[in-house]
Amino acid sequence: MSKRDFPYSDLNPEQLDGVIKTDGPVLVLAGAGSGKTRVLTYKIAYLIDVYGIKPENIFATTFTNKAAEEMKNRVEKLVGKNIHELWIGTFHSLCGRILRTESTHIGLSQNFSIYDEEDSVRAIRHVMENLGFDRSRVNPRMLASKISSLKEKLITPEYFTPIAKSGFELELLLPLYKEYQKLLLKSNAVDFDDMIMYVVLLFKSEPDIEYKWSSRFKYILVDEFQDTNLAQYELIKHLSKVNGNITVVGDDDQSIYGWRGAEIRNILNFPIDFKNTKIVKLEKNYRSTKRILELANCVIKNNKLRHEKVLWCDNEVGQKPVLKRCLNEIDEAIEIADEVERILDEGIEPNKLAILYRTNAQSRVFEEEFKRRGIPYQVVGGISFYERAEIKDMLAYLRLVVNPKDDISFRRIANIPARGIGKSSLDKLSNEASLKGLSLYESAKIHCDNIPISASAKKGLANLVNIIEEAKRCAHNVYEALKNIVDNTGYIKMLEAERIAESEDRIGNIYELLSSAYSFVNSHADAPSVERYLSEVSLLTSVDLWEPDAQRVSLMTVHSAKGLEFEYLFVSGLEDGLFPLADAYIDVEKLEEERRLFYVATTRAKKILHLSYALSRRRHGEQTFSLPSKFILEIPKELLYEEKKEPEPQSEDNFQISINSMVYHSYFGRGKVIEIRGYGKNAIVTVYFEEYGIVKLSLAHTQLEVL
DNA sequence: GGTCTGCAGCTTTTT
DNA sequence: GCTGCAGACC
Repeated sequence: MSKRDFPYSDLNPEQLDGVIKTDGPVLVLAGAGSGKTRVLTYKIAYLIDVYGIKPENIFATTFTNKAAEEMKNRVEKLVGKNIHELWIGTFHSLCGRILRTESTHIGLSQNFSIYDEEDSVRAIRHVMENLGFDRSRVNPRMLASKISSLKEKLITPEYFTPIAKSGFELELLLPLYKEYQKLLLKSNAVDFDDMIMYVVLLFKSEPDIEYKWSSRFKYILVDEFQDTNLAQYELIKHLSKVNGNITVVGDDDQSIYGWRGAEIRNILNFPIDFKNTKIVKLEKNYRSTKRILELANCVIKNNKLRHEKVLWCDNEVGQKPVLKRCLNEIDEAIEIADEVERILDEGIEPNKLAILYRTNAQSRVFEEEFKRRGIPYQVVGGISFYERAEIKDMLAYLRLVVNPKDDISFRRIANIPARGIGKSSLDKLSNEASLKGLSLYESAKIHCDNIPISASAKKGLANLVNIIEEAKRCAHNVYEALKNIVDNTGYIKMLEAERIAESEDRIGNIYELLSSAYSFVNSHADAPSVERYLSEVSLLTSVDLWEPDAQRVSLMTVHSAKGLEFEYLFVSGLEDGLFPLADAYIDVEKLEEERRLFYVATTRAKKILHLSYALSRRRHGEQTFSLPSKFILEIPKELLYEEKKEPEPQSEDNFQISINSMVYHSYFGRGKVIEIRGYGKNAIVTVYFEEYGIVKLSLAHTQLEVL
């Protein structure tokens, strides 16, 4: 393709501007549905075709692997040939690639394991035990997330040492963080945050390596820039250092990952950090009807922290969005299922529909109702396939095959299925290992005879070593290796022997994993190794497992729905305390993030939008009462078609306390009610007191005056 | 060393 | 209401 053949006419003037402004820093502020993916794909195609840039010199980040795959396919269509060496993927997968080549500089070998959140919590538990910390007093999960947010800010243990302040940080967090990092390095493993942090630290400390990579990548493109954290931002700064050609695309109104360290300021400060930034604004929406867009605009304009902009469109006016007040969460599921059936009866394909909710736990009621009626559906996210215990066990075996230093994986499966290796044997093995400076697996393999453990435990260890060594022989083919492990461990026999309701499902999952490995072998015929399989599977996102073409209705959280669109969309559970979550009332920033989340939710709809809330809902097994979401009140009445069910008259006593009530307590003073659990005298209310912060009170034992 | 039971924490979102 | 863990018991 020459400059003349490029399909310029596929783009509107602003989009085209975003594409042809190739050099130097470019910030594309792209509203929802304004075609930002289009800008990115055309830009990559333009660079390759018109500028003659080699794909291997382009580095592009997307939010999911699926998005990367789609983008690559679209680029291939545009340029009319297959492209192989394009660097496109999530931050994690791209950093993983860099890390595999540079691993020795970090003290890792190239076959390192990647730990997910569960693995890292296990590792932290183990470290806590070694350090003699009381696990019942401090929650390992909480510590894991503290460590994670330090890493997001590139704060290593060394860097943290002089700045740790509180007793908690000095006596607990810091020593734990140090030991945790040691354990990971010893296990030849990284966690998600390490993958990015290590690459950035390497670039900082080794100018040669920084130069090598940043001269390689002539063009950097970043999608969903509003959701990058500090480490990711630093990464792209380093990568663009030599050539300086960097295009970031994002929408501050869609920044919804602040809780994960995303810095909305990255998008606000970009023109300051990168001199002479060209700014392109995409404000024309191609996705939604006028009415849907107007509704979304009315809510998001209540945010203070944002670039002022108004999305507009030429699309049809469309139908009025519907707001339904339901009695409870079951009623809500029934109402939505009714409407879904009505739509499907018109001959609409199920994959044009989606139900969104704020929390994963809400999916259950919908699943039950859809199952009962035989409506085909798929749940995206939640506990994903690859997080199931039996699957993670199998993956732990595979990891050991590739990485014999992986102690966390070893501990996980040492005695699953049971082979006589209990805690005391494991402790003795661990002693022997640290004495010899070996990993658990290595010392089981080499020094099994020297360890003072029972004959049966020795036999068990020998058996385990055998299983791994045999799988190692076919490590070039993940299917063969996995099949080997499944057969030799007797894992399925173990499940069969359990004879509990879920055993059958779990056996099914093992077979599903086998077939996934089988198709991996087929689709990666050149090198279907265990190593490659693991490096892909470890970095899958929940949306990666979604099948958009399957004829099923999609159920997912609003977070998962980012970047997607559906003709018919249901946004459910729009209640104060749920969406927005109760916590959001504590500070404005959190509330604004919830509002952006609402904006993301509603702008997923192309044609039809249904909003709903329930007057009461069971949460954590208790009935709660709530008011419609604050965001619903921000929508002008005339923009909605409302259907209200009258609440069943019930003995709510004199239940005059509700969410948002201002109350007075003789000790804590003035506060605002942010959550109510249970009802009447038995209710537990959560109050945000002006002076004391959050306090939970039982109405049975406390006097609260409603102001 | 393996199995059972009771209890704690949990449900905000995810790479 | 459920899950996963720790401790007790066999």
